[in-house]
Amino acid sequence: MRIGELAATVGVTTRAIRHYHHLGLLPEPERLGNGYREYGLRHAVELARIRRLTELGLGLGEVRDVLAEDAGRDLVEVLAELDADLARQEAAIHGRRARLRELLAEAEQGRLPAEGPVSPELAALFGELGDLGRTSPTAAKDREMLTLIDTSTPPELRGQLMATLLPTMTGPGALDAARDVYARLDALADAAPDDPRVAEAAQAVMAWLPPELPTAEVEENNALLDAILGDFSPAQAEVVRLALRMASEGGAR
Amino acid sequence: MRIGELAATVGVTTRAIRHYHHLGLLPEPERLGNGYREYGLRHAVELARIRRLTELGLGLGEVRDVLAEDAGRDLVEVLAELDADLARQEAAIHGRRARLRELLAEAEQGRLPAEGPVSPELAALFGELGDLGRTSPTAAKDREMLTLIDTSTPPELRGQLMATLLPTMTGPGALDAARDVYARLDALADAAPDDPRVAEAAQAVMAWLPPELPTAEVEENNALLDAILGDFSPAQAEVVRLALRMASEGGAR
DNA sequence: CCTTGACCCTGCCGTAGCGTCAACGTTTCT
DNA sequence: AGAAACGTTGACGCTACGGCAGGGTCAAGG
Repeated sequence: MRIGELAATVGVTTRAIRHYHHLGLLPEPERLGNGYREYGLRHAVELARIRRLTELGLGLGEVRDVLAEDAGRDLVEVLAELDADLARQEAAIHGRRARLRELLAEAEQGRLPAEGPVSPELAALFGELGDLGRTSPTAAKDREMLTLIDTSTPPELRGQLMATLLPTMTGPGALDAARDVYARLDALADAAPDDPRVAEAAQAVMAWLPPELPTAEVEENNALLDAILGDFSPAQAEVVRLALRMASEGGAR
Repeated sequence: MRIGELAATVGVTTRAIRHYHHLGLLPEPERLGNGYREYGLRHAVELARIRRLTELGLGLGEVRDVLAEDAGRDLVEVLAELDADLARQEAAIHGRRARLRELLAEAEQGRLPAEGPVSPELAALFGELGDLGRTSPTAAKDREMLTLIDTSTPPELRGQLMATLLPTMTGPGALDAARDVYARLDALADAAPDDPRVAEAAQAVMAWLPPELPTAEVEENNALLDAILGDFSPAQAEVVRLALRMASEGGAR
């Protein structure tokens, strides 16, 4: 038998057969005078065995191990291990499909945030805010920052994060408070850092911040904070700096 | 922010960030005088967006497509496609796990064939044969050939194959008939091709062959047949040749 | 001043399981 | 005799990065 015939007999490609030769999974047969490989029945049988194992999901390295140890003892071990691995994969895929169905349902109702898909918790919060993000530039930026925080918070801490944020965003009158704060900051987009409205705005922002916000921690994460401040105009950055300092120095409401 | 800080903020490795730069997914930021990349808030936000998409299971190419088209319209399309793909994968894994459980149950009872795992149908047939494969070399070879045929037969044809084979292997007196045929062939291992027992054995083999066997087709598959014959001793090969010719020329029982 | 440690840079190799050329020789059909 | 269909080796491509080599940069401490 030549390689193409063997391939057709077992149902694989010639490329796969040569690959198995290369890995030492399948012994190289004799060569004819013209250099062609000449296969016998034993090669077909061994190749079929390799195929059955790979179709179960074994990697070629595991196949080699199983074939090397002449007993089937090790095979059971490998199969059990493989089953555990497949169980993990199946669970992971199942979880992702659940997430996908959520997102597709949201999209059906046009509730998909422009920032891309976010966690269900944050999506709910954004729902409360309505179209505030489409009228105020500062509000849009705040949404982006919330999205960033949301993404980098591991799922098991998300509940805690939302517990901190929700009262500020959805309590009674919260929407008006947010609108006020955003409007004050919007107004300072082109102002100088010593504008008198800066101090007033800082006061409003501080009062609006969630009381449980770990301000000290925020101030220590210099790199991220600098990036955030650098993204604001000078006067706006000054407002945020002042508000944070006041909050951490005593939180006087 | 430098690259390590950005990585820690969003929860990825620096290597991944550089990879995204290389693929053009994330724009390269300004460089400091020393060549270090200097990131801003927008980079963190974009990186977080990329992460959320990859965590859903999108490939980086799909992420690029979604980010390129500024609307979310295409995202829904991609998500639906992805869900279909994941559904296929989940089904495939589920099927393989079912196979694995079957095999592990068989192994539990020590019923795993030495030839490695085979289809449930063939495993059942082997069960009927008992330890015939461990006493007769020809029987062992026959088992190997059955395994080969089994592997290269697509699952939807397996029922048909077994319908052809089962009467021969498990009908009344079938075990004795098989034992007789195998013994005749074993006896010819070192015989000359003109041994008088060859003709007798050929007669017995022909009568034993499944009546529905497509002998013409078998004789046409020269390559495999040659390999099979080459694996027998000359006298045994002659028996098989004769039996096949008789069967195809009229099937006189 | 020098060292140490913690960063940063570019660039290349490795991963699993083959698919897909390339560039060339052999067999087989017409 | 020419073309189609086969065979040979060798090398690159794909995913989403990890890991390493071989360097440069920067702050703190002896």
